[in-house]
Amino acid sequence: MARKQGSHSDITGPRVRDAALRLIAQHGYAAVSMRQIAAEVGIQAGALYNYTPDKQTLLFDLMQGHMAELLAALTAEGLQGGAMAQLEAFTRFHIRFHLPRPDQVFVSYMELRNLSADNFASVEALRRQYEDVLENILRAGEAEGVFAVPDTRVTTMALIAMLTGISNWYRAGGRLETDKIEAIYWDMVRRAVTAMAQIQVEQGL
Amino acid sequence: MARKQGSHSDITGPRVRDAALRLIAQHGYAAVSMRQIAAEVGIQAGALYNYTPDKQTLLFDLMQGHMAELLAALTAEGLQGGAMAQLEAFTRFHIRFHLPRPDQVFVSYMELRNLSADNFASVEALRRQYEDVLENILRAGEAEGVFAVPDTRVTTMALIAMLTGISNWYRAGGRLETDKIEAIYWDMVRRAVTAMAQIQVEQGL
DNA sequence: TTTCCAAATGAACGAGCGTTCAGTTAAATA
DNA sequence: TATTTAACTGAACGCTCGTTCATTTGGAAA
Repeated sequence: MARKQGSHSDITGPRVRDAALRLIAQHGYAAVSMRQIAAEVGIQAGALYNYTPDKQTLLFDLMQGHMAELLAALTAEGLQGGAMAQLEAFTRFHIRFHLPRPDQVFVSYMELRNLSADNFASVEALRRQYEDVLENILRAGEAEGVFAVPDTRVTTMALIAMLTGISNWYRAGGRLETDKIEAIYWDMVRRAVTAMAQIQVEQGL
Repeated sequence: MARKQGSHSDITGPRVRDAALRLIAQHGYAAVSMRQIAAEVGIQAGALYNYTPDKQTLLFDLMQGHMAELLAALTAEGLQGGAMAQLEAFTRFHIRFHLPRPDQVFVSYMELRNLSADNFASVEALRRQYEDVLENILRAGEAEGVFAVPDTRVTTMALIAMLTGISNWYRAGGRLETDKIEAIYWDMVRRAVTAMAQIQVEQGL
């Protein structure tokens, strides 16, 4: 028996990546075997090698793919307006993009150490690119006088950690809807970086 | 050859845990073998079983131990005063405790999924205990009127994620000293939760 | 209807895994 | 000094690992 009915590369390829993503998110890269992934897809382990040269590349493709999607979506967002408006757009974008992708987030933040040196460098460069967008918004806001942050880089990392941390507790269908979560986090982000004079303006003081 | 000079349970036991912690932090629980840990200590793999019944328990002891130390240290801190003072103390404590323990932090937050169901429940209970301390401070602050947070639980998770995220970029001997980091993060935490009327008071408005 | 070949199978490779245990060694005890 | 025993060795157990490859299958092209 080989090549079952309706079986094609176009179908099996994505199914391999989906199964790998789900299993790696659940158990971790090192703990998941190629045979487990194959079983999830319904094929033999050997057949996986029609879709990836090796296990390491499979992981890399998942992470690289996620970061590429993230950056493309951010670019498509086309942040406009003043720094405050851009920060709000960035914050809401980050939440909206990450909430429906818990497995990608998990894998992308937990499996970095399982990437080869070269692959790590590639993914890290993309991550840095994303962080830099936020950092540039913060710098612009300082120049405008609407933000007051003691250390732009540290604040960048703090905000991203805070936002990405949502994945630690958010469950689809839970107590809070996406809109509400966006509002809560945007409120915290805004207060954490806003210059006091700006708050006074907003409060009509 | 067996039992080398000066070799004792009191010495080897901690060395096993140290080696396991370092290796697991670096490569992940599933990717580290008992033979690697043993080699790091300078003994054979079989001798490890004088110090742990199995690999799973070794991981559990590391994580349980970390959380127990954390809670004991927090209790020793003896948070006092109003909610604002307590929040500052908690924030600074969290940073001071975690910064010198990057490996423990890494393992405790990354290897949860590799715990057995029972062990996970135990560690999770301790983590929840720690989170609840912060959550109670936030509630107290709301009662006092010094904090204004739209959702106490969400804010708790957001602040802890932000603070714990320091481990993602902090390197000992880096650009910033602990004191400076404490100050930066306390500033963000304070601004993120402080009621506006309170800010006005602080600003002398 | 025949040919072709992409997409599978399934067996095999050497290696490493967690764990056990009979035997060995040397520090502590008597 | 003789005895005891905690600490460790080294080999072995049955498995699973990632990966390779000759072979088989069946849908698509001729």
